[in-house]
Amino acid sequence: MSSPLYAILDSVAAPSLSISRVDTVEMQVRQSIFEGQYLPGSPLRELSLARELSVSQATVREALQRLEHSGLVTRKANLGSSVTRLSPNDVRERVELRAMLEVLAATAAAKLMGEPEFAELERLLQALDSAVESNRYYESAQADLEFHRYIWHCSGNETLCRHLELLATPLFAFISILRSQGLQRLLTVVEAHAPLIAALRTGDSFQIQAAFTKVATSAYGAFVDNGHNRTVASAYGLLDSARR
Amino acid sequence: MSSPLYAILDSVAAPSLSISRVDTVEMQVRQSIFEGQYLPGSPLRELSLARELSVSQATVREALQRLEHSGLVTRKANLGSSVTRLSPNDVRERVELRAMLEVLAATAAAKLMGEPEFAELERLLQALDSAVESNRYYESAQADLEFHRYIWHCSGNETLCRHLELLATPLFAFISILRSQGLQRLLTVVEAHAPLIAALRTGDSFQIQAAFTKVATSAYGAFVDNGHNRTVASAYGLLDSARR
DNA sequence: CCTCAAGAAGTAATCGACAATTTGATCGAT
DNA sequence: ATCGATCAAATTGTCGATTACTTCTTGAGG
Repeated sequence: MSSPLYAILDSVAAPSLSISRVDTVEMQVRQSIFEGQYLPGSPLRELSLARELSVSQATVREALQRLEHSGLVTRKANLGSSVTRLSPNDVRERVELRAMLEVLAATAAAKLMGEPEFAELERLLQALDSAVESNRYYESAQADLEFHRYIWHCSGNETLCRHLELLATPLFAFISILRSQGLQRLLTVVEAHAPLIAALRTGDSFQIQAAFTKVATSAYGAFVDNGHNRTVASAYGLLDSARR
Repeated sequence: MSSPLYAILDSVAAPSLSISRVDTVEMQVRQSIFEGQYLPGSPLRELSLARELSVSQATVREALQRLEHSGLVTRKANLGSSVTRLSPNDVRERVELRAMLEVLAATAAAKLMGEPEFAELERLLQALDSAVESNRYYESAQADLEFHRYIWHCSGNETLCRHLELLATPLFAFISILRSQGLQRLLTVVEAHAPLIAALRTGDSFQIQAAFTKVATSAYGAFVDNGHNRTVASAYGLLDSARR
């Protein structure tokens, strides 16, 4: 009926799980960005990547377009792509909006979550913990994202999920890059997430708002413009301080 | 220095205004969708479009990918693209979130707008008026979008702009399609927008919230699930009532 | 020495052809 | 007659090559 590889998985409707080359390239470049292999601002040449990854230019091109969509890559017509360099202002706007929407999602999720959902959340936190233990930037950021994603998902609001994904992905990438460059500690992440579960368990809107706003803001607090109009990250060229 | 076509426009830094074929195809397909030429759910074959528009498959492919990003087209791996068919639930989520974010943007904009900005807004409203007069669905929807876009822009928050764009585009397309099928009147649009300017002029948060929430909600009110779990549009197959 | 006009090199944009995948039809076995 | 395997047609996915654009270099003229 379907490809032999997925014969076992074929239940009623085969969801077409095939992993295309574009998928692969997208993941590889994405991972490289999170790991700080390509730093913000550095160019991503279509043909170079194509040769490097043994695929055609068209494949790379499509992968880059997807990464542009998720905010990790900036493309300019006829000029090429580069790893997105967020401006401090962009970071601030993203953090603010993300905090707002995540509070929205978390409040809705709290009303729908039961013990099994909380258990899953604890499991995800544990996964995050072990990723942090082994000091892997990419896996840590990924596990962190998974944790939040699950809460978003529990809100039952797909639109909210999509936009939180778009808002948060570059922020998580940014944090991951900072860590890869040794500009931020990885240790405090896990203990910072426990209060989120606690707040969700209470179901109290105000506590949820306080907890999520704090977490969403704190990780970036040191890098968002705090009056000095200069940040650690922009000093290292990871943020775009020139634009606009 | 540059292409002779833009010789006159070349000031100091040429902002690369070149319109690529992908741009053209994107606009053409987009317009066709807004005009109801391709109804929600109908397939968009890469090679057919390529032959039709006299470009290569790759060009069409990239245009479709962009349209997917903006929410107008739904693409499934190995299965092809089709005009997005929003579910009533998706419409509800989008309208709700859009209302919320637009209130946010409008409130911020009101603080920054002066008389020249209000004048521009009046001008855009007039443009919308004349588009409605001539009963052109695409131009009307476009002018309507431009009006709101300008307010978003005046908030000074680019992140907010981007996400409002993503949220609203499919909604505007949907309304435009309804009109093209004679399922909704075009007349009331202009007079509905005047209170928005008035509310912005007061600068009062509460009035802005009331005015914008009303406008954002009203146009879709008749089509969003109101307890009957059935809508005019889904009866005509323009909404996806089966999914999920 | 400066300005501006070709030209060269590098890169993105586009193309046409081929490979891989999915879907639906055909046909035989139970 | 129903179920299952096999094939055919349609469509997407990928490729290599060509074209167009941008930038940097070079050199002639002022």
